[in-house]
Amino acid sequence: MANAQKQNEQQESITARAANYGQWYLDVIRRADLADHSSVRGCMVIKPHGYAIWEKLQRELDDRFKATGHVNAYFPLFIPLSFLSKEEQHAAGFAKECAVVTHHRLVSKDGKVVVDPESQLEEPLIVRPTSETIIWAQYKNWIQSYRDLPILINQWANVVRWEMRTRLFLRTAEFLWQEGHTAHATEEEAREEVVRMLDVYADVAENVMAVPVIKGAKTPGERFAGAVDTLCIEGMMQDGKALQMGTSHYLGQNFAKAQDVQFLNSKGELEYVHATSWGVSTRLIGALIMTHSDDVGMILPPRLAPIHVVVVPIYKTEEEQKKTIAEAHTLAAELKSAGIVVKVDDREGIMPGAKFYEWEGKGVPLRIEIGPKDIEKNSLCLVRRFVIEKEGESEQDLRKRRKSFIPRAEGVTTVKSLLETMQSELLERARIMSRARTKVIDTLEDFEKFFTQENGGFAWVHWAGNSDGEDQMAKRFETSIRCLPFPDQIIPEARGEGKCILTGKPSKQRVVMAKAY
RNA sequence: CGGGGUGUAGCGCAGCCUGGUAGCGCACUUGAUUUGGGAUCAAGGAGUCGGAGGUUCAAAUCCUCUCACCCCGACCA
Repeated sequence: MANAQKQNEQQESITARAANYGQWYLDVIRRADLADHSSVRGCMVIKPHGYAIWEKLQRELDDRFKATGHVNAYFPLFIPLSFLSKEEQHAAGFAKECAVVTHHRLVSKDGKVVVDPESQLEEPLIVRPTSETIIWAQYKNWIQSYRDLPILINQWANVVRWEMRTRLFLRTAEFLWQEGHTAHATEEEAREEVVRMLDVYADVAENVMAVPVIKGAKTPGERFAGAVDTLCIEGMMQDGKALQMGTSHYLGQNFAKAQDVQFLNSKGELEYVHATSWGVSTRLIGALIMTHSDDVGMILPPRLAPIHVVVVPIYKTEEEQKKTIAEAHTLAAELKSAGIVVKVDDREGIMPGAKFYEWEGKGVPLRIEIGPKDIEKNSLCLVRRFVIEKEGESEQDLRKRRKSFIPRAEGVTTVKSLLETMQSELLERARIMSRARTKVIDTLEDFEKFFTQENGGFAWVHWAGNSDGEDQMAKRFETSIRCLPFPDQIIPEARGEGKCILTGKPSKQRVVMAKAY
């Protein structure tokens, strides 16, 4: 009775919080034990569980980078101010959010540690907000001939952007990421690289993270500072807002010209190098949380779950305890030898229900309960973290549907195939949610209704406006053009030509508009 | 940078209006009974109330200053 009551209270409070997405989001992070606010402004502590997910994501990305011919390297954290001055446009894009190192020594004064005014640096150092500048200063020395190209390098690093407002994972002052920086002899080759890496990101988003994305190009106003073209993948979070999950830039010859990086082509002529850069960050963990989580906590796609299966022994007597725990470890060993990561939760003095909630909150995809009855019947009780919800289904039915009993002998094969099923079902589940909030819209009235009276989401609208028009839309509806989707990304009902939603001018294709993080 | 809010035990909070020397829930420790969806009872440990100054016989409470964080906005490759 008391339990049921407590549970209800908790459920209610979380559901109430769901109205305020920020609170719900923080709650999931707390339950899943992913990260903490740090005492350092805008910075985040990534806790072991959160970091374990990031490591798996890193691995998936890194494997693909290697498979497409890239290698890893590392460049300095500090950028001399003068380096940035060479690339005005690029530098201006980051000017407002740079951490600057001006001194190199501390001294004790009146019992306090203060910056030694005597130690001022002749030239301030910028803590990298991104590494184009410092990397291209180096590439200059590496490139003389077309034979030195292409350079296909990736860096795993931290960067600092002094953002006005921060949110755990989604926008922190310091964050972890990878940044690819490549140099090519021709525009064609560079542009191919940009598309190739965007495809890698989309592949990881959908097939590893189970987050559906739209691939497209940014409008000039939304482009990376200094880029000729910015491609992106955009995901839809459960509140209908868009999240930019990765970008891939064609930088043209801008950086080569700024740093004077020329090479001799096969005809013996001097040419400027064509550049690309592409990156994804710990923001992806935020995307993962916001796309899949429910009121209980995190839901992890099996491919990113640090633990695939948790085994919970259930017992009354001491004898049963011994038996079920022994059986739990036997099963765990079998699963482990099949490459499945298993955790046996044999902690004493904690009720099974408490364990269930704890591991569900952390997002573990599968649970196996082992009790005396299961041993007797020679069967296993499998409980999935999620199933695709049916309309009008009660909590109770949902819970029932998540549970299944299988013969003990089929344990390993069933778990293996179930994990694969869940991986694809999670993507399908996210697709269903995203589709439900995607709408083709032709008038400003419907557009306004979609974002005020209805829940909002992705609006496919015809667009022939300019950046002034984008500003107007942003002011009026708090929406922005997330991307100009690639032709193969356009949903069937959004194909064809039409008239711009704002100006009424003829438009060749629709763009995706949404509120965004 | 503007608006709002919060700092009290590891976490979440009450107490502040109306000043009298700190409390609740969770967590933790010990013991007993429990264990198929968040256990119960009993006993216990833990806080210089964000910091500094002021008013007062007396400050978590009132006043001044300050710091930090959170939320909303502006900003956001």
